[in-house]
Amino acid sequence: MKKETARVFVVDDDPSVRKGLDRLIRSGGLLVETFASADAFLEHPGTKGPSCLILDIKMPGTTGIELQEKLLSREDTMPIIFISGHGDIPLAVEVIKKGAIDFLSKPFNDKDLFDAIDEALDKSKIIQTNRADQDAIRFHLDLLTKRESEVLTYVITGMLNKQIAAALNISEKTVKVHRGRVMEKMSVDSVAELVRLAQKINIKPAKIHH
Amino acid sequence: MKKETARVFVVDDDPSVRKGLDRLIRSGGLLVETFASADAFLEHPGTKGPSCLILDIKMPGTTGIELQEKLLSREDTMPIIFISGHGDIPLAVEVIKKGAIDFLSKPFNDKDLFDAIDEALDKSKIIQTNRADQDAIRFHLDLLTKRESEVLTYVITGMLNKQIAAALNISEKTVKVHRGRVMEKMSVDSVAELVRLAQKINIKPAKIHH
DNA sequence: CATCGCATGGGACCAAGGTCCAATGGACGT
DNA sequence: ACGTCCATTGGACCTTGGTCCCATGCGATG
Repeated sequence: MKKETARVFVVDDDPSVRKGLDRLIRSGGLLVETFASADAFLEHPGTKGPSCLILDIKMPGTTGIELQEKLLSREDTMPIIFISGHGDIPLAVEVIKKGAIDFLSKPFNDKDLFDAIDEALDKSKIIQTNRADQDAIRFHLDLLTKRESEVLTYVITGMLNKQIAAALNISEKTVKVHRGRVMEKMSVDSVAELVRLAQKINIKPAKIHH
Repeated sequence: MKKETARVFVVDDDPSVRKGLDRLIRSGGLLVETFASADAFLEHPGTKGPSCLILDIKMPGTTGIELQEKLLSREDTMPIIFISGHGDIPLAVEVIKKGAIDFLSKPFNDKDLFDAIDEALDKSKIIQTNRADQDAIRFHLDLLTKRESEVLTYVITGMLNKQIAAALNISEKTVKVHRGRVMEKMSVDSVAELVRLAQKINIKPAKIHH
């Protein structure tokens, strides 16, 4: 696969901070894009390779905290490094608990920033890999019909075909057909693989009737 | 099951802080035990019900940070609420990233403390449930012989008996015997359940030879 | 050395999974 | 109304899984 250069986004309302961070991070061999506001960043299209966001807490308009919330709610999982002018422990605790990588108080030294960026980009790679895996699974999952999905939830409980048939009030024969299509459409050839796929995208097994 | 009363441990070198927290938390209907040092706490035997630890950062001898490290390394997952005299953001960030529930600066108000305790005890319950599940699985796992464990790792990849036989250079018949014993000893009656158990205790599937 | 646990398998047999081919009927859209 | 997708089912047939009983050989332990 092609190696994508990592990309760092900077959101800060202070032009001098943007300029300083841009030069500093560029000197570390990374691509940088700066934004003067959270809203400007939100309009920016998603990126492909590993990336992270350096975000000022306090800004006019949408604050850094609010931007984090918005990204979380839109399931954008870009790792965030917060920077702030005045230290505020409860705030730091809050954002870290919501998944931020670090919370740096200005002025911070370059090493702390680069350490945080390294960690953020590592995390970004992991997230993107997981995301790609899940997308692939969901793609296959979308090929299933309603009934097939239903049968899937029973199959991953380990129920026998005859038990599934009884639960759905259909013949065992029909279950076999659905089951076969599920295996084919999901591109697996064992129940074990199917169970693992289902776990990765959090498909809950149907309730069991022993 | 019997409902255990939640238990809160307090570790602080300042007697007046211990006394104050003890009275305060008791008034909330919780059991409290206080310790004057990290080492004293470490000698304390484990507890059964949900519990959490309120821990002073700065103490003579073993510090709160060090205690957190020790608990992590001994896989004790009791949720920790840190309290500290002087705010230190990097420190707060560090302990939160290591899993602490909160980081409160003295003086803190009672509500913040009780909120943190509630969250910590909720987390404790979840951890203990997971731990109990895993212990039960490991108990069964310990019943397996070397060979049976080996077969297990192949079974959960979804390999056919004949493929497993080829991989282990034994007859398909023998694989069936081992496999049967695995299912019996693990108390499952389907590969799907077996795969789920294996995931919960992080058993990696054997490499696949299609 | 006798016993026990473990790994190894053969024979026989049945249950369950999986796959052909073929068919019917309902729902939905063009 | 016609075609398409979907759910449903049967028959035939083969492969796999699972379970009896039985047997051998090896290493550890008493």
